[in-house]
Amino acid sequence: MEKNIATSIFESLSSGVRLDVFRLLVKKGKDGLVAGEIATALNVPPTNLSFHLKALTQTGLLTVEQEGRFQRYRANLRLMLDLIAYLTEECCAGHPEQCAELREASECCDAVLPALLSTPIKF
Amino acid sequence: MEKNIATSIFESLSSGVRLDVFRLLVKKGKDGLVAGEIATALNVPPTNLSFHLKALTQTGLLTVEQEGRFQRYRANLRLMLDLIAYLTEECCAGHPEQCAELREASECCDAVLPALLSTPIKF
DNA sequence: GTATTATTTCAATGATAGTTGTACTATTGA
DNA sequence: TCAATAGTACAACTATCATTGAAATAATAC
Repeated sequence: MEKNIATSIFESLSSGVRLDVFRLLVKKGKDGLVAGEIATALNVPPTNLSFHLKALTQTGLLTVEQEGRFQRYRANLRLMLDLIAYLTEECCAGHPEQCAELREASECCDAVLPALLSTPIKF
Repeated sequence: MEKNIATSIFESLSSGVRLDVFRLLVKKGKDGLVAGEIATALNVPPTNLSFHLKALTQTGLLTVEQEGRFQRYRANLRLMLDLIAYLTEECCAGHPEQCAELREASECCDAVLPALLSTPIKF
């Protein structure tokens, strides 16, 4: 993952409205929600919501599909996993024993995602 | 995790400098680095780096410890795991079969962190 | 075609973040 | 005590983001 993509994703989620939208769509899974349902659920004016949906879609955190006059949005969980992998690249400089100590110091945990990601995650 | 804490963390990582700092310290593990070493490694002016280190420390992503006249910074990996758990809370409304379909649609992956987190992560 | 609904685009405003230089504090060593 | 070093705090400037209302686009229903 490129750095500017990662920062865009973080910036996307640094707004309370956008964080609420993403988490709501994570809960909804493959069904997703249309824009109006999101606006109702979160009590955000449509104009403002549209602004935030655009930001989330541009970073790739959401996908959008037209359904008649509705726009259906869904969360892109794969991108989130890629982001996690990027963040933890070369964790502890490849010394697992250091990871164990760091885990103790910062209450860090063993990683168990490696098989699922192109880049292993090693806490 | 509270929403405003989560947004603060994302905002922390939405800057290229801060993202570089965090990833560098993840690599360094428990040893961490003192401020001057970070400045040298990333080629950031001390004044500017101090600004970003303060932001990262205030959100809890970094810990800081005084060593004589040096300030040693370390990454807090546990907080990152808590954040991931928060993001994926109630994923797919508790219907694993939906998660599977969403995984297919967005190239999402099976989750394997549950035992390590207070809140299960279920993609 | 006309009206209605869903959503977005645009423009204007106020608020907030990033960078830099200068000045300051604190620790070390002579 | 005095000088040197590590790092931070502050102020000023620029740039960018969030919010809102009004207008525009696009699809459906009558």
